Amino acid sequence: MAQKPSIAKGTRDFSPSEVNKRNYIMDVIKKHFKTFGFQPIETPSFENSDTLMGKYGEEGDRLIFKILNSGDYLRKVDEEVLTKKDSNSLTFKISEKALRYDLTVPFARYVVMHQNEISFPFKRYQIQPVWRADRPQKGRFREFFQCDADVVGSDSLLQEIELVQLYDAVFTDLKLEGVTIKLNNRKVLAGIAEVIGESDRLIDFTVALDKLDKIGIEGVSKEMGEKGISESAIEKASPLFSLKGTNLEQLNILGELLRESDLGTKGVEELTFIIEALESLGLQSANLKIDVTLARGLNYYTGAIFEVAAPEGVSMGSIGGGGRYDDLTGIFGLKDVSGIGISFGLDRIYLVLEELGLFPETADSSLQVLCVNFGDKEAMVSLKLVNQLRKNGIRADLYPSSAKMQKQMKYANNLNVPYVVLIGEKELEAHSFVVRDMIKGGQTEYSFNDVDQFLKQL
RNA sequence: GUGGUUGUAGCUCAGCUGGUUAGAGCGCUGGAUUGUGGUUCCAGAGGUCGCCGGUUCGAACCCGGUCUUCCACCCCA
Repeated sequence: MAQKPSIAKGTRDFSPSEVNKRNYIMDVIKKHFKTFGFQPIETPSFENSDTLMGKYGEEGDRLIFKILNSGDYLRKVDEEVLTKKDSNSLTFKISEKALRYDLTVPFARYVVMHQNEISFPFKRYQIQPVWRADRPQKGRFREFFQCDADVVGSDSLLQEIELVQLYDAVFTDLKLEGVTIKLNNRKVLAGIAEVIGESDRLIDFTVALDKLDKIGIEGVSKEMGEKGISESAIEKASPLFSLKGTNLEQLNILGELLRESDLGTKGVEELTFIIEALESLGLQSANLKIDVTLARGLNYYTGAIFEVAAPEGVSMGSIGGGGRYDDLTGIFGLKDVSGIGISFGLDRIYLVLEELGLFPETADSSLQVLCVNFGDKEAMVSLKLVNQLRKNGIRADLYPSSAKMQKQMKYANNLNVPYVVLIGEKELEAHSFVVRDMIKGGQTEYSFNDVDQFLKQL
């Protein structure tokens, strides 16, 4: 009996139009990755579990897709482990591989394994799918693409500046104007925790602080209290909750607040350097905003933290994120290699561009020229033209049968083909072809000797 | 992982307190139009009402389970 097919939760099929539009975004991102000097690598879809496990926190471990061992995987497991029914300890016995959860950890592994072939600083980009066993929501999938650019082997703050410019370049090129690049620094967060005497609860503190724009000052205070942060500490931190003014004004206030913390002061200095440099260099269309409440992201960030928010009015989580991690490769045995990277959330950028109608017409058309088929003789001549166009890199095709004109035109229309070529009896005799502009509606007749003129128009 | 929500034609959705043959718009196919798409007119095709089970004389509608969608939490691109 035939059963209705379906696809797994949080996954999607992509139709031609969607793939075209996704490629458009990817091509733009890739173009700028290259112009900024990044080189491509790829890593396997799945890694050994111990490469991934424990790198993303407890929550992350739960969201990693584990791959069952091959063969009779239960046979090797001790009776004791089986009877205890403890999933955590059993997992390691029956699963030794897992799907990649992000591109950063596999990259760190790559750097350590290939350290002798790599010239540092190493700038790499990587565009591949990642998998998370999360509950899907809008803009949140279990399989999605990340587009990462990372630099390892340089602790220069120029990298931070460059990566902000890279964000700006990509989003400007995509015509997605008005994105906000939020900037923070882990050292500032650690400094605050130090100054208020809650260094031990840095993570709890930052996770709560991160929710400020969502649950408000009261909500944040309440959550901090619940996590065991003292009232006086919350009180001390409260100026943070309502920081106002320009980026540099905010940094001044922060500098005052963190005067007694060396680490915090260092963080403020770093941010100030970055902000001043970028203000003097200028950004094309993105807004740059200091946001001390920005604490998202993985536990391994040690310096700068980035997050990109869609333009105002678009309800979408962050469309990009990143940061500096001073010792990511350390966990794989390579010490003192500083790295920094950013990621573009392809799938979310797609949804935002779609919502704002920002895809160019051409992004969704895979054919540039379609020849109408009027019959065998005409088709042969059309094919000659098609071949000539194809040799010039034009995406051209001939309708395969001499169906009704209406049907062929409709086909061209549905495929968003901008130019339809007509070679019928008349044109055959005149040794010419008629080009119909499907967007403007007009028609032009060319002699077969003037194909170049038509090519120029494309 | 917790709580909630959604599913009816290819798409967007109607469908009354459970009642006989489940509808609309768009799209699709054919025709008006044997060399012209996106506008018009006419006709037609297309549905195991997500799936499995239960209650009932009778279920798209009520109940249970399951899958999926979206939302909140958690976390995050």
